Amino acid sequence: MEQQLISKTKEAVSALYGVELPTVELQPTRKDFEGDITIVIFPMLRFVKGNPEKIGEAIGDHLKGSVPEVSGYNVIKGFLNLTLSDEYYLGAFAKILAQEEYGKAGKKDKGAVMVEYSSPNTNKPLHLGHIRNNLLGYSVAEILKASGKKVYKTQIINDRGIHICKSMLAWQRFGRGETPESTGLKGDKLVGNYYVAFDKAYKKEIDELVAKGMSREVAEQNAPILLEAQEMLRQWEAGDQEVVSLWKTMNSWVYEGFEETYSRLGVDFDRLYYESDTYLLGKEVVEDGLKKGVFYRKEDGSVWIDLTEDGLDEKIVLRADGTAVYMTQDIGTAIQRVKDFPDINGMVYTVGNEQDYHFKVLFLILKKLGYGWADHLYHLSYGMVDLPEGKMKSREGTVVDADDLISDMARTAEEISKELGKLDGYSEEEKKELYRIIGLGALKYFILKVDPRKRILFNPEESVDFQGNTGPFIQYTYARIRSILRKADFDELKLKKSSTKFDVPLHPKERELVKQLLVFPEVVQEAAEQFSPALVANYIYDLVKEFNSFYQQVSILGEGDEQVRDFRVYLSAMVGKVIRTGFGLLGIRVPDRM
RNA sequence: GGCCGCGUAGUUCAACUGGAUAGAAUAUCAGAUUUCGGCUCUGAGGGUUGGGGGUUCGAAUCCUCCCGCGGUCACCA
Repeated sequence: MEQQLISKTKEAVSALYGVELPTVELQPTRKDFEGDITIVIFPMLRFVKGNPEKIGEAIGDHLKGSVPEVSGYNVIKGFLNLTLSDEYYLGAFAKILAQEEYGKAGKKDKGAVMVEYSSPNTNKPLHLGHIRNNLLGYSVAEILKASGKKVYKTQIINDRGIHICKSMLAWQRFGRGETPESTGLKGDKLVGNYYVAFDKAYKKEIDELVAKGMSREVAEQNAPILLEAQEMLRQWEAGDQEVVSLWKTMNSWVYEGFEETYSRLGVDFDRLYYESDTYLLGKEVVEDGLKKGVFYRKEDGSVWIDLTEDGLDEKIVLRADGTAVYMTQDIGTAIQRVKDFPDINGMVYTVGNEQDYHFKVLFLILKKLGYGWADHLYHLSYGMVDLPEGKMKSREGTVVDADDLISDMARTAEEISKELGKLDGYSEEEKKELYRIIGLGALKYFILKVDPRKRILFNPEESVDFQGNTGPFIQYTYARIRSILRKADFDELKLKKSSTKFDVPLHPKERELVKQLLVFPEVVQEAAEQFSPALVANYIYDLVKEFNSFYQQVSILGEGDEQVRDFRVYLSAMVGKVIRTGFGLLGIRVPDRM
């Protein structure tokens, strides 16, 4: 439709003024004006001399005559508002109905995209920050899929280094013999506790040394427990059997714990990468780059890259002792991934914005190394999540644990539902399941509806509200639609096979709804290009608002013409379907009834 | 200090990437309904888009200078 309008407009201008326009700007007409599609005349003034209103009139007249779907027009200032016919909307709606998976692109791109998210350390349980990370990454992966791309979901697990040795050491000292089974704790929690225990012991030792007259700085570097941890790391790197075996055991506890949290959150991965597997790979690449002259070696043996010409600094890529740094690993991991999945031609890294600089450098290095896919790397950078009580600080123990938060959300959902009497008449089991769906939906929606770059102030109470721009409100609307469909005895299969032709007078509200439905695929495409679930979330909310306003003014199942009733039921069904798909892209479940 | 990001109703967020009178929700206030000061409807107020300057038919959006908040400037990850 749009293409046709554009070419017809060009044709009109060419016929009327003898000028070829390079582009025509179309946009949906704003709510408070009459019309459906607006052509902006102003940009044409550079090519066509004259009064914008007159030009608009002339083009409008031409379009009305030559495009059957255009049923009317009006011109306000430099805006030509076109009104499309009811037949057009009814026809478009029938087409939507016939599509199996509306909103998802049928065509598939050749290449694949790898989306990395979560990527935790193995010494601490997941927290609220990881939740935002996971939700964003998962949702972006789903949106990319829907836009027609092949997607691999992955994470890099930081299982190597001094931090895990600290937990291991503390376990040996304070908890030898303890296991998740014996303590009844989730594995990640157990290991996290040892990490805290280590820190406590470490601080105590420092204080003791300081009391004996040592300076704090020296004490921090020479506390016996720290030296022991460093020794343990050396043993690990040397492949000491006992250390490696303990490392394996404790990591496996953590993985089990993480797995549980992921499954509660509803996220998953196609392929895992471990730093312990990939940290050596980057070193080869660096050696190679050294030969090519991308990097250079300093006198002490460390290897660097000079990015001052690109407006950045010099950056180290290999230590003087030849060991890998963070950057080395990331270079290696990226290359390994493309080796493993040769169809990858782009990657998305979901990592907090405190690492903006790191990724800028990483991408530039990969580009300088000459990898073609380096042009399609994207750092999905996001801001912190704050709570009303204040900032999260791991040092002060104010981190919000992911598992706790998920449980809390269900509990809040329970309290609010009870207060509102929303779920009376369900069995205990049904209720429990619903609280989970609502609580999690509230959490996810609240976080995803916000532009990733911005900081979030997360307010659990507010997010579970059944009113306003919240997950539960949308879930509730969905449940109501399902209820309407049940009462109408409507069957989803009917929708799939529908080749129904409608010929009913369109209520303005119905027009609005159909219009809204029509743009859904574009929204998905746009969200994929911008890596922004927020776009989808806000679209769904608008749709729901539109539906509610429709629902309020027109009775869907009420008396009246059977055709009209049918159309409204189909329309409601389609709205429900789009909500479900849209929420699916956000990883949010919708309940059948609530 | 250099670099990066952010700043929009009291609050939480939008604004189709330069378009029309900057929109929702929530909170507040006023009505309606009501055996609750609860729930549900209806309506209203609420904005110098942090500030100044610039670019053009047109700026929350682009350029520039200030102000504020955050991040980052490790042979940590």
